[in-house]
Amino acid sequence: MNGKIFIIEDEPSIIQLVQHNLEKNGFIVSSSVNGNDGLKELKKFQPDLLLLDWMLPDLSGIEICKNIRKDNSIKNLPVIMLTAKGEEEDKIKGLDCGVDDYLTKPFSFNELMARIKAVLRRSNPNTVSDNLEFEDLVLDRIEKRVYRDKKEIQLGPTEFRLLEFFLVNPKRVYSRDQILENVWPNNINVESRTIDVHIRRLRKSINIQNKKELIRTVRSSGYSLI
Amino acid sequence: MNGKIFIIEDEPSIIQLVQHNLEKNGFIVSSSVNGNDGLKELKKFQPDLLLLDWMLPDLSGIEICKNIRKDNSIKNLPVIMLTAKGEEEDKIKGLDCGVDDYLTKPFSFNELMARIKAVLRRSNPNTVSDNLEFEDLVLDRIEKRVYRDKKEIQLGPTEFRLLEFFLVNPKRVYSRDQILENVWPNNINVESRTIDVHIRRLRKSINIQNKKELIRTVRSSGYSLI
DNA sequence: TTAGTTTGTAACAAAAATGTAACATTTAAA
DNA sequence: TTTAAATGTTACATTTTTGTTACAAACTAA
Repeated sequence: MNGKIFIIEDEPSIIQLVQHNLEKNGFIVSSSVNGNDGLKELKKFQPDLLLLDWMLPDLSGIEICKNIRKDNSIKNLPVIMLTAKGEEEDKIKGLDCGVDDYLTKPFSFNELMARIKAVLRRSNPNTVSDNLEFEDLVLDRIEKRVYRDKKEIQLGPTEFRLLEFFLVNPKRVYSRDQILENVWPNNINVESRTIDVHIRRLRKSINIQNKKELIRTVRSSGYSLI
Repeated sequence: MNGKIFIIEDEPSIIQLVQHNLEKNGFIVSSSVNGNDGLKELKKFQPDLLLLDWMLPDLSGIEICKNIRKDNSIKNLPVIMLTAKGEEEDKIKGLDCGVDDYLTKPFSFNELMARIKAVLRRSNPNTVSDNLEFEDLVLDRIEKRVYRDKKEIQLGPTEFRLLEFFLVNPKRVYSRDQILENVWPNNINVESRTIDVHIRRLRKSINIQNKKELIRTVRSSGYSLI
C-alpha cells in the first residue's frame, strides 16, 4: 500500500493523529491547517487523495472542493470530506461538490483507513494492493496467506500479525514497546520477553533451507526485517 | 527515559502512587489536585506530557484540555485522559478535544507506562528525523545502521549512541560530563574513564584504512568529531 | 465434551556488551 | 630534560541481553 495523501484540517491534534497513523501504513502525508495555504501546497505535493475538513477558518471545504474541480491540474483528485457531528448531513449533501466520500468526526482510524482504501481502489485500481511483499515473501491480507518463494507457509495468528506489521516498513527497526503497541492491540499486560518468543516462532516458520535469515536482531533496540 | 510529567487528578492516593512510580522510572513529576491551580502550575512547569483526570471538582478535564489547546505556549502538550469505568466511552470520545490517549481507571502501572511511552514517542519524533551524516559517515536512525565510505560498520549499542550524539553537532567539543549525561541512560555510577574506553572502541570501529581519524581529543576538555 | 492449537511465561543456555583496573604512552608545563 | 597529569590500550570479570526449550493455561473447532 502506497500513495500520497494531503490533509486540510484546522485541528492540529487530528492532523497529528491521522498523519502518524497513515505514515505507519506506508503513505506519504503532508498537511495544512487552512484552506488558502492548503490549495497552494496541494498542487505542489500532487497527492493521490485529499482529506478535507468541512469547517475551516478561512475557506470552507465546499469552496476548496469547487476550486479543485475547476483546476485542470488536480481536477480528478479524490476527496474525502470530514464533518463534525453537529453539522447536518442534508445541508452538506445539498451543497455537494463532487466529494467521493464523507466521514463524521469523531471517527476511528480503522474506519478512515477503510474509506481511503475504497476511494483509492475506485479511482486508481492498480495502485492499491492488499498484498505486502518483501523480497521473496508475500503476505496476502485478504486471504490471510503467506508465501515464501511462492510456497505457502502456515502461520499462527500472532505470527501473522507480527509479520504483517514488519512488512509495512521492512528494514525499519522496531523496539519491543512499539511492537507490543501495534501487534497486541488491547493486551498491554504482556511481558516484553513474550515478543522474543514470538519472533523465534516467526523465524522458524519463515526460514526455509538455503535462504537467508529475514529477521534481524538489533541488540538493545529491537527487531526488523532484512 | 527522561521527561517531565504533570498530573491533574483529585484523588491524592492515585497521585501519590503514580508519581512515585514515575519518579522511580526517571521522570520528573509535579501535580495538582484541581483544574484551576493545575493550569497555572502547568505553564510554569512546562511538562512533556499531562495526565489529566476526566472528572475534577472545579473544571472538567475537557475544559482544561480546551484551554490548553487555545494557549499558544502549551498548545501541543500531549495529554492522556484518565476516566473512571462508569463514564461512557462514547460520550467522552464525542466530546473529544484533541486528547492523545485514554486510560480507564483502575489501570495497572505497566499499562500507564506503555501509554506514556507511546505518546511521548509519537509527539517527540526523534525517530522520524533523517539520517545523520558527516563527511563519509552516515548514521541511519531508522534502520540503526552506520556506514563509512558506503560500507556498513557494526557498532555496539553504546558506540552507536555515542556516535549519534556526536553527529548531532559534529565539530563541537563535549566534556566527559556532557557525554555521560546524554549517552548514558541514567548517568549512574559510571566512571569518567569509561568514556575514554568507549571512545577508543568507537574509534577502532569507524577508522578504516587510509582514512583520516574522525574523533578529535581535546586535552582537558573532551572529544569531538572532526 | 474432547483433541488439537495457540499463547504467555518461566527457566536455563549462549552470546554480546559493559565497566574497570592496570599499565603504556603522550602531552604540556616547569 | 624532568615530571605529573591526561589519555590510549588491553585484558578480564561481571552484567545484560537474547535464543531456545518446555510446559501449562486459554482458546477453538468438531
